Amino acid sequence: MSEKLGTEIRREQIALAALALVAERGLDGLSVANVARRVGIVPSAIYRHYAGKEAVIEAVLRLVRDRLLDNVRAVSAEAADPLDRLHRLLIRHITLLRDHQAIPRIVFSEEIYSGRPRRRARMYKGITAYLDRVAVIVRQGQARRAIRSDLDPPTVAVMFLGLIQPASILWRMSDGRFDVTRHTERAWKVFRGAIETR
Amino acid sequence: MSEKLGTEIRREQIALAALALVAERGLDGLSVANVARRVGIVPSAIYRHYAGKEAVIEAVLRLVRDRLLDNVRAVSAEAADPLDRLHRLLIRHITLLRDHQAIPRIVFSEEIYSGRPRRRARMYKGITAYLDRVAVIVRQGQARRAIRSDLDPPTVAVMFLGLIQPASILWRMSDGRFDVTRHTERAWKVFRGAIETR
DNA sequence: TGTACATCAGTGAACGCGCGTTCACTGATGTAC
DNA sequence: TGTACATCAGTGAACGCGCGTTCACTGATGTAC
Repeated sequence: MSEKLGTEIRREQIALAALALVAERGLDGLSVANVARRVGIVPSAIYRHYAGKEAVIEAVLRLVRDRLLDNVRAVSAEAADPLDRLHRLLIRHITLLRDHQAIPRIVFSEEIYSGRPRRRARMYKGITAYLDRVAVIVRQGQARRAIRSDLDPPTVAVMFLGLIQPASILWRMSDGRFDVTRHTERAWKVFRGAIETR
Repeated sequence: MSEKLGTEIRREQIALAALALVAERGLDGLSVANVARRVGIVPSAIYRHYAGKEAVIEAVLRLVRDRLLDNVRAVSAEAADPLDRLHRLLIRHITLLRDHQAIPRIVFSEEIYSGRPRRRARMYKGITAYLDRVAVIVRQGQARRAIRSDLDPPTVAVMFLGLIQPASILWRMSDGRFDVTRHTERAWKVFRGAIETR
């Protein structure tokens, strides 16, 4: 028998193991058996702590959303200048992608969309929360006359996401050969030139 | 017994049925049994025409790649001005996404990356071929002094992809509520302003 | 400090299910005579 | 035009596999006395 631990500890262990599994092998690799093996317990023991696989996935999505939002909080604490904040957020986002492949794997995964609508709605809510905060930074920049006032903040926020996403996909597809950092730096310069006041 | 047809006809029927299934239900919905049902034959009959599921997936990837490259060919025939070509390509790309959800579903799908490396390499080759052709249009624009000469064409090509991808994901996540066309038009204006000569 | 007991995390066998694939067969189709 | 035959697309039963989930159980842990 494996060591007997409290359910709060196990719940966290299970969520982290699931996140790591998704990072390494994709949502496809996220089976109850795999999570259990990683935690060091038997598959059926998962059901002592979660109602089922769906509940484990929800826990993983919560972790992903929290990490994205933590990044926004962090850059707001680090810098006051809106353009600087965006640049820092970009760098953090890329670091997050490199360290935790789980994030793109989840955001882009089939299972999120073809599965239960509740799951998709949950993820959409997380992404829009993130975009909303980026839009807030854009508005701050407009108020300070650092960002062009004729631009639509939500559009800029989605474009900001567009600086990262294709690069992240190409990185994964190319097995790391595509240089995300170099691309993102170049793209950031073009993007910055497009949004800052002349 | 189902009607007996030549293998060239069946091969095409099977590939198209597989593409449609991916479009509707994602790569998850692509099972040998589902494809067979759609074509109107029995699962084991698929093996008369393809070596296995892997070969069917390869056929689907070929179809997707061809449709992307056809778009580039089409806009090059329609317009001479490079910026106009890019704008038309953008519109066509969005139309392709709306009509054939299979494309984003395949490009973003887990199975492509977590599965066999050969599959991933094939898709990467298709995407880079597309990006290369976009870069060629960018260079044409630079030669005509319509696009800023200090920009790196491959970077611009990836950024071009970035105009579409996040929007397409948000569209799917939001169940169609996110207005892709409106966003893309606005983003295009910002993008165009960033790359065209002042 | 020592004992009896309740709690509940972990176990392992079992389930039904859909999957990709195989294989001996069937019988419709097209060709050769 | 009619018949015999070869070809080969389609069939259906069977396989092993991993999946998520259930359930009666076991036994370690912490508490009450």
